[in-house]
Amino acid sequence: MPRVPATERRRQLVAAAFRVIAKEGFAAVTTRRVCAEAGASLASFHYCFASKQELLTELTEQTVAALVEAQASKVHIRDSVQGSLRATLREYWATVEAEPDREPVLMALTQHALNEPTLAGVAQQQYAAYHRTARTTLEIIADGCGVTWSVPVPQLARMLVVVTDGVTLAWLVDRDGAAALTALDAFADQLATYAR
Amino acid sequence: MPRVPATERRRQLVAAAFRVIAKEGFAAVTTRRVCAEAGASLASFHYCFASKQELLTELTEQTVAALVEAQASKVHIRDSVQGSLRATLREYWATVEAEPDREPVLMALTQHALNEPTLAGVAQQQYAAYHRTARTTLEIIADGCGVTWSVPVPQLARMLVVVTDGVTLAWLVDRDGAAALTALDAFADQLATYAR
DNA sequence: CCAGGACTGGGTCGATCGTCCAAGACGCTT
DNA sequence: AAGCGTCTTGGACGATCGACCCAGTCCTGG
Repeated sequence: MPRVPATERRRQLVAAAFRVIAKEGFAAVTTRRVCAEAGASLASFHYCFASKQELLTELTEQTVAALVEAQASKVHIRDSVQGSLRATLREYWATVEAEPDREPVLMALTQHALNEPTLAGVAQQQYAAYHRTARTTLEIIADGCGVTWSVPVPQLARMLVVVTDGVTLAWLVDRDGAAALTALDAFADQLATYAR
Repeated sequence: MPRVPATERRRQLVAAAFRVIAKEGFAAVTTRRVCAEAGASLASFHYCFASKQELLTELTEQTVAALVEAQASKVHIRDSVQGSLRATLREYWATVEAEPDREPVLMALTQHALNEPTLAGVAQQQYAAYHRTARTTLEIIADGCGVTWSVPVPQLARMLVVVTDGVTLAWLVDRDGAAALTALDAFADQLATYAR
């Protein structure tokens, strides 16, 4: 077993946990399974993490951060609000399909966070981040296209999150990427009618 | 311990498993925990079920069936398509809030089914049922209001499922019922523009 | 070059998991 | 009342879980 600094080990273990969830589901995340995936010994796990929970918390935060960052600065401005929304949502979908494991893993982590009192805050921060990103996106588009929104931005942001979440969830079940894109386009057109 | 027919015991155990997931999450569903919740002995579990999986499969099927039935014949016809969609979606939301445990449990079961190869079919049947219900709803409304849909009904049905799923998921995290209703109303108005 | 902190290996602990067994108690039929 | 399925009982099995410990090995700074 190669000798590795603890901070690097932590990163390896977090990445390994991600892969385990992606391949075998949340229930498969045991300390032993994660260590095997990372090519580390069981002892190194508790040398790097005080507990399994600590790993899960860090994994959740990192994955959320990665998703938020991946789509944060990906707002596309076209000559119409409708075109901008379409392009931005298509960009979102590109990031989902580019990293097809991230969303399933995030869903599993969210599901777990909802039932774990110690992680309740993490799930809410996750969705707060979603809403923040959605609000920023809407404001950038409104700015870039020289319009205002005819309904409160937070409400529109929630609708945006609802759409992306719902499309993603449906896609997780049937993996129909074409249908997902069609739906996203349609919703983009719908949301564009709120521009004034 | 009262003496009870095996079929009745099965029912009790399935109901108990539902309550356990609702209260403590999917991970808490152990044979012992379920038996304790049902007030049954551990041995009676494997007298009624060949395995834990058998219980989970039956629970999933029953819960999906209950949800589908609960909203199957709840289509409301108003004098406009917009009004009909609003009323129908509000009715949907009423069933969700009337049985606030069902959706969280279903989410957990879906999540589990996605990672369990033996249950992959169950999750897809679950969503097939959703789409069927959505299609029927759309056709009844179109009939009742004397209009047709300007986009294919299956595509509209998917959008309807996306909206209900997305709204529900967001509500699971922040439990903001008012925001959920606002979003549903807005989406109802949007979908109504597809009527012709 | 060497002392001390960083890291690993393997083993062990108690708890809990799903599953199963042998035997007893119940209640309906005859 | 006797017999026979039906159901309950308590305990036990092996496996696996998270967590921990300690002896030993590596590497680096002084």
